[in-house]
Amino acid sequence: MNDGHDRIFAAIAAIPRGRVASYGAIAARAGLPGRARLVGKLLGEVPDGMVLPWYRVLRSSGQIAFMPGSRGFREQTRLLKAEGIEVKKGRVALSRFGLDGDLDHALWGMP
DNA sequence: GCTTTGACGTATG
DNA sequence: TCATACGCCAAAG
Repeated sequence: MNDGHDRIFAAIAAIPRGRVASYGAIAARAGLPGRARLVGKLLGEVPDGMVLPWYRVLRSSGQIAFMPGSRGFREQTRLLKAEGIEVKKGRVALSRFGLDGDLDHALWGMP
């Protein structure tokens, strides 16, 4: 087992319903600042049976990480909309659904 | 142990 | 807003 991985998974699982977070934010929350790419890598290797709100993870720009039109892209878009998150051209307005505001600590449970 | 790979991020024009 | 360039670094082979 790997602590870093577990913390990343935990950080993703901690994203509140109806909100989103960037890869970088997840990494930072997991105590691995600057390891955004590691987060993406792990999400591509999630063990079978493990359930995670992976679709709540976006790029820092709010853009969905998958190639537009791809399976993952459509799937993620669908799941986000199902939670009431607005998706325009494969992007989400982080200013409205992101965790970068003052609500961070409250929602993430951080001081 | 060296090289390639990435569901990334920031800077720049 | 879009595109391109470069930095980053753990994991996989």
